Amino acid sequence: MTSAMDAEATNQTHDRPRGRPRSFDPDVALDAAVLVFWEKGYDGTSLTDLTSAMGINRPSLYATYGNKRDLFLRAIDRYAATHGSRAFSALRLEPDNRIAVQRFFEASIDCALADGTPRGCLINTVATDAAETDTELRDKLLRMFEQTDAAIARRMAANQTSYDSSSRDPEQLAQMAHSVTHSIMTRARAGASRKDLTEVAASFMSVLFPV
Amino acid sequence: MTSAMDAEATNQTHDRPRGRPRSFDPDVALDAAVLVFWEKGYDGTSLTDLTSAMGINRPSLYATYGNKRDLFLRAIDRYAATHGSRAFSALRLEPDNRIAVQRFFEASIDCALADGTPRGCLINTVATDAAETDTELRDKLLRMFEQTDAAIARRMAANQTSYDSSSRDPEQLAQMAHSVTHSIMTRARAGASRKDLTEVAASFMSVLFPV
DNA sequence: TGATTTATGTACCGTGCGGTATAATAATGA
DNA sequence: TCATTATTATACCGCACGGTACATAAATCA
Repeated sequence: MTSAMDAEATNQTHDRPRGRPRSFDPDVALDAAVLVFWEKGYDGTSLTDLTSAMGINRPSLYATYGNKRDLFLRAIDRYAATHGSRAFSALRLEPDNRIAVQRFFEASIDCALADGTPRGCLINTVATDAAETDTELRDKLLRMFEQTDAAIARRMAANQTSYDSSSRDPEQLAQMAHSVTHSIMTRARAGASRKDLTEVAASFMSVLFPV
Repeated sequence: MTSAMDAEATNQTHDRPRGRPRSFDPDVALDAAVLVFWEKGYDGTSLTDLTSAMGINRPSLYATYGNKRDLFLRAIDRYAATHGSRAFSALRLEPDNRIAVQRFFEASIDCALADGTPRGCLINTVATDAAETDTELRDKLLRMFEQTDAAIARRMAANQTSYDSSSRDPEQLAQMAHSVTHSIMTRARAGASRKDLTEVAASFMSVLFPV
């Protein structure tokens, strides 16, 4: 209820927000919006779906996030920073490339099938579907995909010493690892079991990192 | 205009349809519906979008196909039998597994980026997205995915003589080839270029069929 | 021909859509 | 205290949604 305006309150003048304080946390409400879009898709989500899940009313939504599409774009970034980032930290934590990719796949499967969240991926499944009729969204997604390819590649290159140097180059390897998660997300959304997805990941592990 | 009721007209009694003949070809109209759903997604498509693209009015649509969802399910099957089948015939025509998979990838890329059709795939992109809120659709898609895995596996197994027997088993290989197309469809929908997709396919060719 | 059958075109149904005007509320600054 | 600022809640806007009633049109059967 009381917003975070206490803090290191000294005798600074003119530093606190002027009007009535916001009664909700924009990031918490955004997390709720993420879940709604993730489940119902962009067009399948109504403003009433959003406001009731976020616990706010329409004028607050519009004042805080803009319109429905703006909120969707913000939800995509929020998703990437929360659910999506877990797979990457799995990558970052493992020094060996083979194990790192294995963990990356496992984290992707966990994200695609986690209890309490919809199947699949807000970015690879929902936003990508909506991208056909929204050029800016498509450009945004293409940039995100390229960044993902590049981020994995950087990680692969950094540990090239410890990984089989007779193998693929880092960019190719990264693009393939990323691609495997596209199938994981697609299959998960279509109802595939954890066993199915683990099998897919294992198959690719065996060809990407042959013994 | 005149429906196909001429044919081998002998003096059979009571064989021609009774009422006013339908003024459109249900499969041709269905092809138009496929394109609309493919572009706009299930929830993004309105009945007005459909009827104007199909060149019919609403009562005709409902009488012929049922409701919007029924039409969508029919559009999925129609898509599989038309656009989707091309990739499989590429598979079927090539005796060598390596070349067959290469052609399968090429045909998938062609389908994902064909002029005059939306990007990506009605099944892997659009229907899969909508599957989260429609259990029957999800089951249908899971069955289709399993059938695709199995169909490719059969094809791989049939030519096992001519393909490197030291390699993966047919089921694994099929599941992986299918998975690669998931990424092709996802990336295509997100705006990836033909060069990008060809690169992805080539990378996987090199690990699925190492020299 | 006239009765029957099916498809077509139009016009409409109630509902929910995305988005907003307005007034009340709760904070600040002086 | 009182003007100012920003957020809240309510109630509403025009419009498009998915779906259908109904009368007309075009075929067959007898």
